Amino acid sequence: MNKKQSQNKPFEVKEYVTLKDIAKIAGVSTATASLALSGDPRVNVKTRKTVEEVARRLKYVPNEIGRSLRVKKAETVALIFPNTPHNAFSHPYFVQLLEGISEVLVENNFHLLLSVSPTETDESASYDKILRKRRADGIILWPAPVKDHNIGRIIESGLPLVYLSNWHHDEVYTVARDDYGGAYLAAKHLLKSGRKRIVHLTGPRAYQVSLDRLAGYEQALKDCGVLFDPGLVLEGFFKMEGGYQAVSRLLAAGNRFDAVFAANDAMAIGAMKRLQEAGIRIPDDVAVVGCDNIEMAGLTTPPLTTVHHPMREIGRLSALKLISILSGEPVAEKQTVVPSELIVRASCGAAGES
Amino acid sequence: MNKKQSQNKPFEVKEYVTLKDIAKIAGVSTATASLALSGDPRVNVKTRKTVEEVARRLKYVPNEIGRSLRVKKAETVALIFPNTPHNAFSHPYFVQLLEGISEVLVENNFHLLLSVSPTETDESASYDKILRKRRADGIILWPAPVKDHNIGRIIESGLPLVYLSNWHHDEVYTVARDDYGGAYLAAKHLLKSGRKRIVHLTGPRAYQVSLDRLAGYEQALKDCGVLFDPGLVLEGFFKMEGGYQAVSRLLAAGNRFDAVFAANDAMAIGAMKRLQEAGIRIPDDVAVVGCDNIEMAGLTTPPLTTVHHPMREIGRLSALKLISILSGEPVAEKQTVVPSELIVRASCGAAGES
DNA sequence: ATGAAAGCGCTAACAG
DNA sequence: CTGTTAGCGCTTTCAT
Repeated sequence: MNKKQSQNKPFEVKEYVTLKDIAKIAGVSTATASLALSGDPRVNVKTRKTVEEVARRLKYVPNEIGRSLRVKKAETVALIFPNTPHNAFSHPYFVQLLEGISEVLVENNFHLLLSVSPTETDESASYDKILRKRRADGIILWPAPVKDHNIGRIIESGLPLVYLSNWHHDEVYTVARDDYGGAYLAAKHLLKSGRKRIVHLTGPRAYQVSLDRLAGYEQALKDCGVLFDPGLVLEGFFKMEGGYQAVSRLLAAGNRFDAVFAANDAMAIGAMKRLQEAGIRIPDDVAVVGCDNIEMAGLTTPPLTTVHHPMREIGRLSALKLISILSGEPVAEKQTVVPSELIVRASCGAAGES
Repeated sequence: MNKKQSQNKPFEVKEYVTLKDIAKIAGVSTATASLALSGDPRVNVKTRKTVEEVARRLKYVPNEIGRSLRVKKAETVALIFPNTPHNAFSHPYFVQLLEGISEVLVENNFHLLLSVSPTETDESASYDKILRKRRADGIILWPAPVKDHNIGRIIESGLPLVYLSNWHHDEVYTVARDDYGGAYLAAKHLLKSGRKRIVHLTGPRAYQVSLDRLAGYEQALKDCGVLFDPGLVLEGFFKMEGGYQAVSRLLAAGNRFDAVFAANDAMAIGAMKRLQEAGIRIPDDVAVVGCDNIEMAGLTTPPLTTVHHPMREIGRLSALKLISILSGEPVAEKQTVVPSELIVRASCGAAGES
């Protein structure tokens, strides 16, 4: 220590054993040591054993930063979330998605860099910065709420990317849940069981998911020959409150309906609450179906029929796809849409189970 | 390209603008360029402007891997979760904690490496590997379910660490929620409002949290001069089912009680369900209190009184503490316990609000 | 005020 | 089969 140290010094960097140390002690060059530890067949079995033994004895752990610099790979994938109120941590899918991604990355010895961009949203090149910094080799990108020109930019740049929604351009790798199909399933199920006047509670129209679910709903009506009534479509902002109030308005207006299909479970639960307060029986008088399959959906009275999106699977698929891209393996399909599933419970009146 | 490329080649590494490029174009040495970009006062204002201008024009983004190797810092914090059934993603606190940590790290220009160790749990040195690999400068560690000797090991190693629970050794930096205090608050509140025979539903005894909440409950009884009755303590495994069945057993045994304090909301909700099925009124006949303040707790009928732990704040504090440690700043308190708060709702019969 | 040079830890081309 | 050498991109003495 030839340097004066203040009392509160930064965490003292410990001396780590390096490849050079191993090489010296094993009596070989660093090159040989490197090859030996990577199991290269060119190196003599005996020297390999020696090197391995020394490494073990000294508890050698390779410095991945050094390695990264050399091989120009970070062996890291970044998951990027534009942190807007509806999209970030509070999102019901976030955790499941993360779980799926994390599983696959661990299996493949990749690290996961989690990046929530709160202030950066308006900064033009923000998304790809993490790549330009060489901190990650590729990114998995959660869709921004509005059509974000940053996404266009990063896509043009050709950086390795998997986008977690649909994108209008064929060259982009995507893995998306099927919002349209899920809504179609739900509405179709209600129609098949004899409901005619089905209310649809949407989220904010700025979100693609709102539009897709609305479209699925409309298509189901059309396919069943039921006329679309704009008076039955209300915006509930994805909140319980919103569902509650939407039903209030319908009741106040004396609008007749025999089912409610909400674009998420929170609104469905709010709607159920209001209906029950009005003495309307579920599902006898009005059937209710939600979307998301949140935990609470199975615990309401009656239990809520809902659309399930396999977000963990979507996480797994997106991570696998990105790893394939990074390693140059052929990717089976550039755009993947993962089908949704209707979880039929009692609230829609056509349940086998509860 | 003097190298033969196979058809499915790994993602082609693009050429990035390096400091050398900037230096060359600006007509200075890399040393000067580096100093200029870091705003070092030694460099002439005019040359600094020139360098900055060139960097901007070429959209230069520093390669952090190169920087890391040189300064021996990753500017990254790892959050490590032992991935056991109860502890990982499914944990109600996980997301809030993550949010708090993420906020602080972004504010301080740190990256977040998320590490869920599923298979590594038994591998002795696994926790500190991420540091020895130099991928992160310090870690925030979620407590393992059982007393894990790995924790002891990493602590001894002196690596920068913030542990998210209490630890018996003074030298360890910790930020923990107050499970004991929260349980004490809850039980005390029930006692103050006249309840005498309070059932306590615990989680598995292997978890420290179960023991702490039980201890808080016992202490409250003692302080109020109520005799502890072991017959009123049942294990519910943190599941709704567990709460439901525990109450069933109590009813079947004809055991009298006027309150239930469950060590988490899920069990409390299960208990409520069973009580209501038996025609027992909440809170008139039996008061119910939970722990965790999960979203659903506010939506039950009646709404559930529960203990709230400010996990986001705990996340923020732990990140701040780790950053302080890493930068050598003095840390106000090595061990921080964040107080809990009782959220009084209707289920305990002493509510001001609903 | 600036440049030359060394080197962080690792891998890979090339010699021997 | 193994060693020499070069260099990834950056920061930081040490000269000038």
